[in-house]
Amino acid sequence: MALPKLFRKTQVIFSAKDDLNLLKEVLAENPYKYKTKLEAVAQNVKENVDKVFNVTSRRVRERTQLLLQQFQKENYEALKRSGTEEEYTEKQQLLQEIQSLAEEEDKEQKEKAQQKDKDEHSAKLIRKGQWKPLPQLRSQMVGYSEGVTVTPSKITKIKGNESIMPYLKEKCDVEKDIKMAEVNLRKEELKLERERFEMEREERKQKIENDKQQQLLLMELIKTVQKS
DNA sequence: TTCCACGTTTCAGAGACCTC
DNA sequence: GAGGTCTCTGAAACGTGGAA
Repeated sequence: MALPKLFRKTQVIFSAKDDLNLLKEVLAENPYKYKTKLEAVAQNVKENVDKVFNVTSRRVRERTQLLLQQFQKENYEALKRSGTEEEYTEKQQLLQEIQSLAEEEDKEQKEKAQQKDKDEHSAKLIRKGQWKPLPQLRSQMVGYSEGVTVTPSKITKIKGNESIMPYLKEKCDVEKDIKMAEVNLRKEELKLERERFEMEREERKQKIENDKQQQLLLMELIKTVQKS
C-alpha cells in the first residue's frame, strides 16, 4: 500500500496554468495514438514549468484522465479552480479537442479488434470444415456438393486450373473496394465531426465575447447611474 | 501452444491539501 | 476540526511479444 509519510513524494499540485501546459503538450504529442509519447509529454511539461515539478508519464495520464472526467461531467467548479475565466475557456477547448482525439483512437482500436475477430472466425470455420463457398465457386470446385464438408485441402482444388487463386484474387479485390469505401466514408464522417466541432468552438467564442460586451455595458451603466 | 517477462492500465487505500 | 477532493502508491489485472 502507500509508503510511510517519511518516504512519500511531495504532492504535485497542478495550477490552472500547469493544466493548460499539460493539455497543450498532450494535444501536440497525442499519447492516445503512441503510448510512448506520455514520457515526452511529462518531459516537456517539466521543462515549461517554473517550479520543481516532478511529473511522470503516469502522473500525466492520470491528471489528463481526471480533467477529462471533470470535463465530461461538466464539473465547472473543479475545472475553474484557481484559474481565470479565460484560462477556463481555453482549458475547455483543449479538453474538447483531446476528447475527440481519444474518441477517434478508441474507435480505431475497436474497428481493428472487430476485423481481427471476423478474420479469426472465418479461419476457424475453414478449419472446422463449416466454410460455405460462394455459389459461383461451388460449381467449379472438384467434388463439391451440398452437405459435403469443405476442408482447407479441398478448397484449393478448382476444376480446370486446379487452383483457387483466381477466386481468391477476385475476393481480395472486392474486399479491397469495400475497405476503400469504408475508409472514404470514415474520412467524410471525421470531416463532418471536425466541422461541427469548429462550429461549436466558434459559438462558444461568440458567447464569451457577448458576455464580455454585456458586462462592459453593465459596468458603463452602473458608472453612469453613480455619476448622476 | 504454452510459458515467461515486461509494460500498461485500473483500482482502492491512505496521506496531503483545501474550504468552510 | 470536519469533510471533501486531489494525489501518490502498490497490487492486481490485462495485453503483448518473444522463446521454447
